[in-house]
Amino acid sequence: MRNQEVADILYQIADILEIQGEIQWKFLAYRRAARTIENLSENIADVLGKQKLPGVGKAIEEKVGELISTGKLEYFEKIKKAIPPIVIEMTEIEGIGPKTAKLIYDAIKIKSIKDLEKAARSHRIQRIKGIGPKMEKAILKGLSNLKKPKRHLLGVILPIANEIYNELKQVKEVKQISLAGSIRRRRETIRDIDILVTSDKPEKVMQFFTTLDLVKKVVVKGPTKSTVNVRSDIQVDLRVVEDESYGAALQYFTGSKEHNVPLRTMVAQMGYKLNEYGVFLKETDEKVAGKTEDEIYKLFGMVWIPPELREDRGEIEAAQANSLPNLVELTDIRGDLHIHSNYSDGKSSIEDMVETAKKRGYKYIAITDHVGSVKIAGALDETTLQNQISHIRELDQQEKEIRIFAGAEVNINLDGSLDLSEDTLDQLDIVICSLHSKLRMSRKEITNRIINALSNEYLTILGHPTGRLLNKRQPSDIDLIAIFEVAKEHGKILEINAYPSRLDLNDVNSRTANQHGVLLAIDTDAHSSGQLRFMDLGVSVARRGWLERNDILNTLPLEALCKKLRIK
DNA sequence: GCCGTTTTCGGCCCGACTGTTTTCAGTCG
Ligand SMILES: Nc1nc2c(ncn2[C@H]2C[C@H](O)[C@@H](COP(=O)(O)OP(=O)(O)OP(=O)(O)O)O2)c(=O)[nH]1
Ligand SMILES: [Mg+2]
Ligand SMILES: [Mg+2]
Ligand SMILES: [Zn+2]
Repeated sequence: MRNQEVADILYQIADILEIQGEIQWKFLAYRRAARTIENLSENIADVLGKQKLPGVGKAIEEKVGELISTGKLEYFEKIKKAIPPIVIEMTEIEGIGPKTAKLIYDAIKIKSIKDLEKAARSHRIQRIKGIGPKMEKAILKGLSNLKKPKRHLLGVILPIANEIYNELKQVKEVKQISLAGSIRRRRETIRDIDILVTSDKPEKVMQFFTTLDLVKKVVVKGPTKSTVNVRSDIQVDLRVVEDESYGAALQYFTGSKEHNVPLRTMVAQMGYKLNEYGVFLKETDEKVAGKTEDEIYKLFGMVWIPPELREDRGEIEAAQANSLPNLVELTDIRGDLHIHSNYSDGKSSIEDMVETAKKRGYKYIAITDHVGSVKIAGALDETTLQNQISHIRELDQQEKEIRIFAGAEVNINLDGSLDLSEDTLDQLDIVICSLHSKLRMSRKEITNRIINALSNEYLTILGHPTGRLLNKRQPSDIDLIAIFEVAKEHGKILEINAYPSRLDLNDVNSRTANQHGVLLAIDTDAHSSGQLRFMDLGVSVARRGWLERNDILNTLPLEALCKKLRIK
């Protein structure tokens, strides 16, 4: 059983317990354990009971053990009978939580969405004690977008967020402003746009915000906090505080929640209180900090923590020990080694790519079009690739500022061999190898397939290693630890593919790869010159994976890179 | 249900906004 499947069952148990009115510590414990398991690079079956897993104690360990050995959990089968799925789904509607869902279920025993819709239309919901017409209306409206995907790609949300940010920045009552929440932490997917503003006239700012042209609906509006929906139901949260509280509010609103809770717990143990307005002495309520994030973290013996690390993954302890990594930055990147041109399915010519790369200050790029017998993405045949290689060598001769490598993205065959002749492979500088077929092989088979590929002397970089597509396709079921070990053994590079829907390896797996001594390359997989800008997203993944400049292949200067990859 | 340089039992972050409230619980951030 896969980690995500185990985690999903624990999340469902938590939801059921919450609706049943169980004390919050119990269902929160299930969520904590689920989060640990879904963020594991190792397969849960390989580490359960052998390694300390935060939030997994005796009771949950036993249940997970049963789940992975039998594929079923008696306890879960039993409790889920009490609550039909629709009751849990209902809580996805804005304003409906576990208590309301339970209230409705107890009053009228709905079993499906249809039941719920009928009850709402015939006004049987608003007659339930404790519920009124507003709730009933919210349910009717909310039912239609129940099953829609709720998280957006960072790459899609960022431009919209910046647009709103820039509009608010113009307002004269706005003093300081920052994007916050998961956007500031650069999570791979984003549920909503969180913005923090400081001002002496919060009402003015809120009035402006809630009447922006792109606002479709005002969900909540208060003097310090408002929520609106824009465009196709993207939620935007605005928080307004006084200038004196900017640091505290930014710390709060950047999160994550999982970071804030243990931080506040620690602060409380030291005799203080931390909220979005500042740090206060518990005894006297005297304010002692809050203007900047830096002074808050310092006050409690920490160095400032980069937002990308604020996920409760050991950053608080590391900040106390002053052992946070010196994170890689976009400006450290010297080149891009995975690029498609109009020889295959790319939109831009090699020449255009070179020009844009030079503007970005790169010292090298590799053109890596698809090649091979599997006819995907306008794959080149070998003869065309040969022509392309000559073309690239010619261009490279003329270029002084930038080195252009000849490369290809080669399919990994079912047995792990490469779908290109040795003769041609031998002429390439950069060989990206990736899976493009049969991504659903068994864990054992696909792991061996990749290990075989990694053992091939011609492979330079393993491209988008897990094959996941955000909101579309689960990662392949791979023993990543085994992959990392083999990559390390053969000195192979693993990719952080920066394409917005891939971001593969992801943050936690990049971190684990690095801990196993594997070098990573951040590649955009650009299909047009404009897409070279995706590098920013890849760097964010690396930063969230605690990676430093030296952990990334393409921060190397040209000469060092050539030496490392034995390119003449 | 989990966890421990105060603890093996007693805590577990802290605050804003709304609807249906007659004094605040529920939901959300
Ligand atoms: N202290 C504290 N802070 C919270 C809590 N819930 C949310 N926050 C803070 C931290 C979050 O990063 C921030 C924004 O909340 P969001 O619900 O928008 O979450 P976030 O942006 O982190 O992720 P998402 O929107 O799901 O992509 O508010 C909470 O329960 N306690
Ligand atoms: Mg958010
Ligand atoms: Mg939010
Ligand atoms: Zn590609």
